[in-house]
Amino acid sequence: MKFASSYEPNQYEADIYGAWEAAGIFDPKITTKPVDDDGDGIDDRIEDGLENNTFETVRDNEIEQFDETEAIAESEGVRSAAAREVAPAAHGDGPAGRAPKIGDSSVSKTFSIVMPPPNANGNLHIGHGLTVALEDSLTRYYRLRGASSWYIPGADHAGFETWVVYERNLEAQGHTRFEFDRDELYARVWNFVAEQRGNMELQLRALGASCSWDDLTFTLDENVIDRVYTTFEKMWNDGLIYRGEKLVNFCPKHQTAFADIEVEHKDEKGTLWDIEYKLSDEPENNTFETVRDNGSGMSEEPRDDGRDEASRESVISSSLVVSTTRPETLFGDAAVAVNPNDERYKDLIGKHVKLPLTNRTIPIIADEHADPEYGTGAVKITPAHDHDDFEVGERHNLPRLQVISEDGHMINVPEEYNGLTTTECRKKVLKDLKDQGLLVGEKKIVHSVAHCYKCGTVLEPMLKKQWFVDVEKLAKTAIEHLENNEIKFHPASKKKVLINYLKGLKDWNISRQIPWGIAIPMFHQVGVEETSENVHSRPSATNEERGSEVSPVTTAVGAEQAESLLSASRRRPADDLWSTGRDERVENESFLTSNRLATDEPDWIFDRRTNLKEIEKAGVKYVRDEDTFDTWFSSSHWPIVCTNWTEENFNPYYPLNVMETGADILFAWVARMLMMGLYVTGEVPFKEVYLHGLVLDAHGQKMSKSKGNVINPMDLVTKYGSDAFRLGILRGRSAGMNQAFSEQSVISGRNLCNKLWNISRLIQSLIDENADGKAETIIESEGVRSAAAREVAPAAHGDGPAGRAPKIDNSSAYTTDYMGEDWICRELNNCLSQLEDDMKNYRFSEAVETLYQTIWDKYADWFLESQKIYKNIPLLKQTLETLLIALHPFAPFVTEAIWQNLSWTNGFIATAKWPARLKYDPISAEEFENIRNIVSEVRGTLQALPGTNNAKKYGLLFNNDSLIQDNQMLIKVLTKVPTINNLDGAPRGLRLALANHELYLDVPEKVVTEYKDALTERILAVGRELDALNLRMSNPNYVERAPAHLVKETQDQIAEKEQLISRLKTQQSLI
RNA sequence: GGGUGAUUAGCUCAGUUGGCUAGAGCGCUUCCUUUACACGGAAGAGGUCGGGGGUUCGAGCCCCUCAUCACCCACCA
Repeated sequence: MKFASSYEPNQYEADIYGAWEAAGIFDPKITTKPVDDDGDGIDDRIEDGLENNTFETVRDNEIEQFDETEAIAESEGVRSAAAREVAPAAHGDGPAGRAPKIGDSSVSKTFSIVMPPPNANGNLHIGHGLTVALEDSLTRYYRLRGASSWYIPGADHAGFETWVVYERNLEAQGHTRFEFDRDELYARVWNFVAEQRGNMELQLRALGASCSWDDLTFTLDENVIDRVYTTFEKMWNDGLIYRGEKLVNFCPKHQTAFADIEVEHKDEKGTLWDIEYKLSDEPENNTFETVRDNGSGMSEEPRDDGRDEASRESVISSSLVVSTTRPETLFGDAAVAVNPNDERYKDLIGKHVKLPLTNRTIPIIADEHADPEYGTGAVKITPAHDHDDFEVGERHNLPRLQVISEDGHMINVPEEYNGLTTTECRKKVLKDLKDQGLLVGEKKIVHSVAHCYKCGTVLEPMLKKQWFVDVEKLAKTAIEHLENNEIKFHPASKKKVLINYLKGLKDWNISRQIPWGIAIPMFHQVGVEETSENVHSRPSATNEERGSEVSPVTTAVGAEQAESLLSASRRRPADDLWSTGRDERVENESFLTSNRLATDEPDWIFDRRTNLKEIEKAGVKYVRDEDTFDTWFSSSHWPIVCTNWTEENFNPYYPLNVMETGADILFAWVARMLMMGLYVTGEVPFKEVYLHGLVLDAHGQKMSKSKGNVINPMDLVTKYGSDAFRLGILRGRSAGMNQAFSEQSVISGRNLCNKLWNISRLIQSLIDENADGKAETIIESEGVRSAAAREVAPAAHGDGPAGRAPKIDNSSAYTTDYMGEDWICRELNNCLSQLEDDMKNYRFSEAVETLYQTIWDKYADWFLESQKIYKNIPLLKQTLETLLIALHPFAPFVTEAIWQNLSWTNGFIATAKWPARLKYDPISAEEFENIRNIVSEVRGTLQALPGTNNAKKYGLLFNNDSLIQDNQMLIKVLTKVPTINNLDGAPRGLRLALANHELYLDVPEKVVTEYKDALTERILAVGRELDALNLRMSNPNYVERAPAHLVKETQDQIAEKEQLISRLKTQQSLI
C-alpha cells in the first residue's frame, strides 16, 4: 500500500521539488537566449515556438479532437459538453447553438512573471509567502493551460538594508566606514552577502515556487548594471539627468540622502519658540505693534486692525517676532517672510531685521508661504535647512547659508557655537536668547518629523549636490499609457491612485552616499572645482509651474548665464530621444517643446569604467563620483533585465503578463518600472498589475518584532506543509487589502490536503480491489504508457521524452452509467469553468473556495460515497485526475505526491494538460438532485427525532416509487438506515416532507407524537416563506415589470411550498 | 488639506452588470469512533448587511447624507 492513512508533507516535499528541478520543468519552453542553427539570423526557438511547432501542434490536436467529439455530442443531444472539453476557455455557456472557440483566446502562448526580488541574504517573511503563493499559483495554472510559462526568480542586493546590517557589523568590530574607500567596502559587503546567501533560495523552493532557477537575476548582475548604465547614458544625453544642488533628506547617522518616498514621517511632540528679531533700520511707521506672547502659551490671534490695545498685550516696538521649532538654524536665516495680504505687516515688507546673536541683517519679504493664521504670521526663512524655506529662497533669490554639517555639527556660525551638535547648539541659543530677553514665547506642539526609515534618526534637510532625474516627461508619458487603459489593475482603484501620484511627482534624487550599490557612472574633471557656478539647480516646483518656467534662479547663476544655458538646450539635437528599438510609440515632439534648462555641465562626463577612480579622456583627467544609485533606479528596470529584453530581438515574454507585488510599493516600484519601461522599450512593462495587501496577524494588527506577533512562514511550512500554507494564506484574501491571517486557516488547508490524500487512497484501493471491474475500453496508442494508464488519460502527461502528448480519444475512456456519475461530471465542469474565470480575474480566494467545495462537499460527500456501490473505475480515474490537476496550482506538492503514488499515472502532474470538460447526460445529472433531496430529508428528520443514533433504529418504507426502488442500495448507504422496503400495506410511521415522493420512516407511533412539535414549527416556517412569495406575486407591478422567468420562478416556488405544506399537514393529521 | 478603502454571523471574509429564503471557513451546539479520512461523518443555531433618506416592481449592491475605522500623499515656521 503506497498510501499511508494520512498525508505527511515532510516525507514528500523536498524530494518532489528536487525531481521537478532535475527534470527542468520550470524552464520556459522557448527561450530568449538566441539559438540560430539554420543561420537565418532569427532565433530558431522563437521561429519554432511562435510560428509552427510548439503551439500549433497542440492546437492541431485540439481541432481533431473537436471534430470527433462534436459528432458524438450532437447525437447524444448533450449540448456542448463534448465541445467544451476541447475548448477550455469557451466555458460552453453561451446560447445553445454557439460554436465553441477553438483554442483559448484567454490564455496566451507565453506567460511571464517576475519575482519581486527578496533580499539576497535575508530570510523570507510572511509577505514573501503570500507573494509566492500568488505568483506560483498563476505560473502553475498557466503552465497547465499550455502556455510557455516563465517565472523568473530574483535576489536583491538591498542596497541600504544590507549596508545598514554590514555597517553595524563593522562598528561592532571597532571600525568605521571611513577607514576604507568605496571599492574596499564594496568588496567586503560582497563577501559578506556571499557568505550569508542562499537561505532565501532554499525557502522559495520549500514554498514550491516553480521558478526558472537558471534565470535567477541578482540586482548587481553584470547585465543589470549594463542596462542601468545604458539607460542612464540615454537619459543623460536626453537631458533627463541633471546635477542639482537641492535640499535632500539626509540621515546624519548613515550619512546618505534619501528620495522623498523613503522618508518616514512621524508625529512628535515639539516646542514652538517665539523669537524677537529687532528691526535694523528705523521703521517709518512707529505704530507697528509686535504681537507678543500673552503669557499663556502662543499668542492669541491678533485683531486685523492691530490697534485695539485694550484687547491684548501688545507693545509698539521696532521688532518682529517669529516662531520656530528649530532656533539653532537662525544663523542660516536669509529673510523673514510675511504674507503679502497680512495687514499687520504690510508696511514692513522690504525693511530689514537684525538676526539675534549675530550681526547680520536680513530682509523682510512677502511670500504666500507665511500663514497669517499660524503663530505670529511671520516666519524665518532658512533656505539651506528647510524644504519650504528652500522654495521661498528660490522665489526670492535668497542666499543659502549652510550652518549644519553632514555629521550634524554647527558650521559657519559665531565662534562660541561652532562645532556644537545641533542639540547642544539649540540649548545654548535658547539660553542666550533668553538672557537677552529675545525669547518671548514657548508652546508645546505636535508636528510631523521626518525620520530615517531604517534607524529612526531625525533626518536633516541638507543642501547637497546630487544627481536628479527630471521626471516630468516620464511621468506624463506613464499617465498617458495608464489613461489609455494599457494596464489592468487589481484592485482597479489603484490605477487612479497611481495617476494621482504621478501627477504630483517631484524630481527624483538618485544619488546615495553608501558604497553598497551600483556606482554612478559619472566622472568629474580634475582641477575644476564643482562650485555653484557650474551646478544647475532646478526649482522644486510642481510640474504645472515647471511647464512655463524658464529660469531657475540660484544665488550664483545670473539671468545672463541662465539665458545662455537655455539657448544651449534649444540647440541640443533630440533625434534619438525616446528611441524604442523597434517601434516608435513615443513621440519626440512633446519633448522638443520643453523649456527645461539644459544640463550642460562640461566638467562632468559619463563613462562606464566605474571600477577606476580616475580616468583620462582626450587628455583630460576625470575623477569618479563616489555615490551609488538609489536601488529603485536599478529596480525600475526589473521586467526589462529579467526577461533579457534587448533593442534588437523580439521578446515574447515582454511585456510581462502580470506584475504581482505589494500595494505598499506601488509608488516606489510599480510607478518607476512603468516610467522606465516606457522610456527604455516604448512599451508598458506589464499588462496587468496585481497588488496584495499586508498580511496582518489574527487580530488584524500589523506584524512587528516589537509586538512579538510576527508569523514566520517557514515555521508553518514545516509544521503543516507547503500546500497547507499556500491554501491558508490565499483564503479569504482579496487584492489590495490588508487582511488578517492565522494558523487556523493553514490548518484548514492541511485538512484539505489530507482529505484529498484519502480520497485518492480510497480510489486506489477500489481500483486495486476491482482489477476485473467494469469493462474498460483499451485505447491503442504509441505504447508509451501502460494500457491501464492510457485508457483514462485524457489529461495527458504530454511532456515525455518524445515531447508530444499521446493522442487519446477521451470520449470513450469512460461512460456514465448512473445519474450520480453524470452529476459529478456536471459539477466538475462547473468547477473548472468557475476556476478559469476566477484565475482570469485574479480571484484566488474564490478559486480556492470553489475547489474546497467541489472536492469536499460534492466529490467526497456524494460522489465517492455513491461509488462505494457503483465503482465506475474509468470514471473514478478520470475525475480524480481532473480534481488533482485543478488543485495543483494551489497545492503543488500533495497533488504531485498523489500523482506519483497512483498506479496508473505517468510523468509529472506539474506538466500535465489542463483537464478537458467531461461528457455527461444533463437530464440524468439533474435527476440526481432528487436523490440528494431524499437523502437530506431522511437525515434531517432522523436527527430531529428524539433519541440518539436513530439511523440505526428505523427503516424506510416507500410506495411504488421507481426512483427510490432503483436506488435502494444507495439511499440505504447514504442514510445509514438498516432497511428500505416497499410498503406492504397501509401507510405507517412518519411520512417525509418530500414533494414528489411517498416515503415513510418506520417509527413507532409514540415517536411520531413526540415529533409533532418539530413538525408544527416546520409548517409555520414554510408558511412564512409562502407568505413572502404570495406577497410578491400580489404586487401587480412585479408581475408586470419583472422579467418573465422570475415571475415564473416565483409561481413555481409557490406551488412547491403549497404542496409541501399540504404534505406536512397530512403528516400532522396522521398524528 | 487632498485621496483611497472599509463597515455583512462570535472571528476572518465572499457576495462580479440591483432579481433567491444574504453565503463560506473557523468557532459554537447536538449526534456518530461506519474498514478513505476524527486532519473525519451527519444535523443545527447564529445576520433588521454601520445610521438615516432617496431611486426602483425589487437595494447588501445604485444615488444623497451622517457616523466610525484604516491606510496613503502633502503640510505643519
